[in-house]
Amino acid sequence: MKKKRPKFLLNEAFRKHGDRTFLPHLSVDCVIFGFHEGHLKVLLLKWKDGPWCLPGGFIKHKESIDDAATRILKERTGLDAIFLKQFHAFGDPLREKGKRHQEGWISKRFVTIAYYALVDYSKVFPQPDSFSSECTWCDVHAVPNLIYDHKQIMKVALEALQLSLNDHPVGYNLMPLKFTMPELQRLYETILGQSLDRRNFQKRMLALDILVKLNERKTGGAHKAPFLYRFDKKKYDRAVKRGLGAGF
Amino acid sequence: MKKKRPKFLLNEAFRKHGDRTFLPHLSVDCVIFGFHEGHLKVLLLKWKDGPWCLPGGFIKHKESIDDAATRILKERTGLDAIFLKQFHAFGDPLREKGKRHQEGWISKRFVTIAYYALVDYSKVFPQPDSFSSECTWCDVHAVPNLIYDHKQIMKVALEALQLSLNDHPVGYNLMPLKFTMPELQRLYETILGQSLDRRNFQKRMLALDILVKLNERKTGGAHKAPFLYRFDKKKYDRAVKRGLGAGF
DNA sequence: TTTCATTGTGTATATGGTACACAATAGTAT
DNA sequence: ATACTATTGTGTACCATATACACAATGAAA
Repeated sequence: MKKKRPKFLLNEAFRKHGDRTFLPHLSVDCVIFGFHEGHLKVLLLKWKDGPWCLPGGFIKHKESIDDAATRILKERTGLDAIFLKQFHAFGDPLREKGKRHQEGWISKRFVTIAYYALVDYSKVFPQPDSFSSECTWCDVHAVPNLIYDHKQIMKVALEALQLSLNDHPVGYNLMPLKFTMPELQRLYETILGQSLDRRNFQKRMLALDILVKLNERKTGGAHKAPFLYRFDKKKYDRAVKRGLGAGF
Repeated sequence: MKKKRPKFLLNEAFRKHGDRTFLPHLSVDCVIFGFHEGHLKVLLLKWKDGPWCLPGGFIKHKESIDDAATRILKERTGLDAIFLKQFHAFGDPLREKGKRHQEGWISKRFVTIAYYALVDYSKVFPQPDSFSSECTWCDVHAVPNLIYDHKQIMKVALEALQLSLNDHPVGYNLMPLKFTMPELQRLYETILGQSLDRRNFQKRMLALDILVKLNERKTGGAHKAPFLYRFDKKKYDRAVKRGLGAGF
């Protein structure tokens, strides 16, 4: 189950000579979004005896930055083939204010290329990396102080995600296979930070023609049992590609 | 008028030891859009005895990437305080296929952070850099082969610009102070690559409430003299900030 | 003076978004 | 068992916006 990590990640040589493996001055950070019990979550790491931060890593000398992000995401979550989108590069020379004094390449200034990911919460088993003692989900609206500019990165990621709702359907990567309309609505509401009209939301989603209504209802709740839906993957993918075509 | 460039840019030492000044493995490329005689243009450089490319440069050790982009833009166009937006980082390890064999830091792999800029064509006086023999405008739809992945970068820039039309007004940075409605429409049409209905376009633009209709007409054309408009800068800026609020 | 391409303008229609109310139901409390 | 309560399912009237479309006026050129 658990793969042994390469030694250099664990010892002093990494801090001093990581640039034999990785590009200097460049890092990748991931804002990994999940959705659970009606709340939007992000995956955070806690450094040993240190602050919280976003999961991140470095780019190997012969690796593309997209591949680096995919690799980092897989290491933390065990998932591959999930939705991953580069949204901004952060390159203020003072962004790592308060960086601990260290030696070698790692002590230098880093420009970070940030991605956000949308994953199915229930399929993720958070794995701390070798610098970290914890890796856990945290409610988007109750994030502790993060190291450096990571809170800013999170904020920009959320704004990018919000904007993307107008161009692309969202949900396939965040919801379980079957879900109810209220659950999907809750997802949109937490991403947007505002409540939406129940009936209009449903009309709008159905108009996208990417949902299939099932003949099952979700029982167990304390109230009237809502119908279950699933995404029509083919139509969903087509909608992602061509966009939702608002505006010009 | 012409400032003397630092020597290291011109001699061999730059190729070998530029990393004393600049971050290794990182570059910035700019897709500079202008608009002239009804055509959307990009500013291109031609290497001495070499191919065409986008204006680009490197990031100084204590400089933010935004500042680097601003500096590069100013060097090529003489303009500052113009619209500049980071839109993507390109980091495929093979993106610089066909790179000439050289020594030192410059021979290494580069990840490039790309910006697009919107500038007033008439205010720009293109300046080649020290590697280049020419710096000229080129019609977006008649771009020659470009080095590396620069054509791809341009394509992504144009797509980003197209998308941004739905969220933000465009034109203040691309049009002269006074302009006619058909001219503005032509700008939108060339960015989008499609023609728009004259009357609906006008209604839509006026509905944005960012234009001021002047009591002048543009004479000299071979036909009925169209009215001139200008942007209401305050309202324009407000619209840029809050977005055009389509969708959610 | 005629011609012609272009500009200025308004209306009817379709589409999509918003606001809103009442009956049905699945568990919970008694 | 019964009543209760929060929630779901559904449809319509209204408003805003987008689209399609036609004709008179104008300024230069022939």
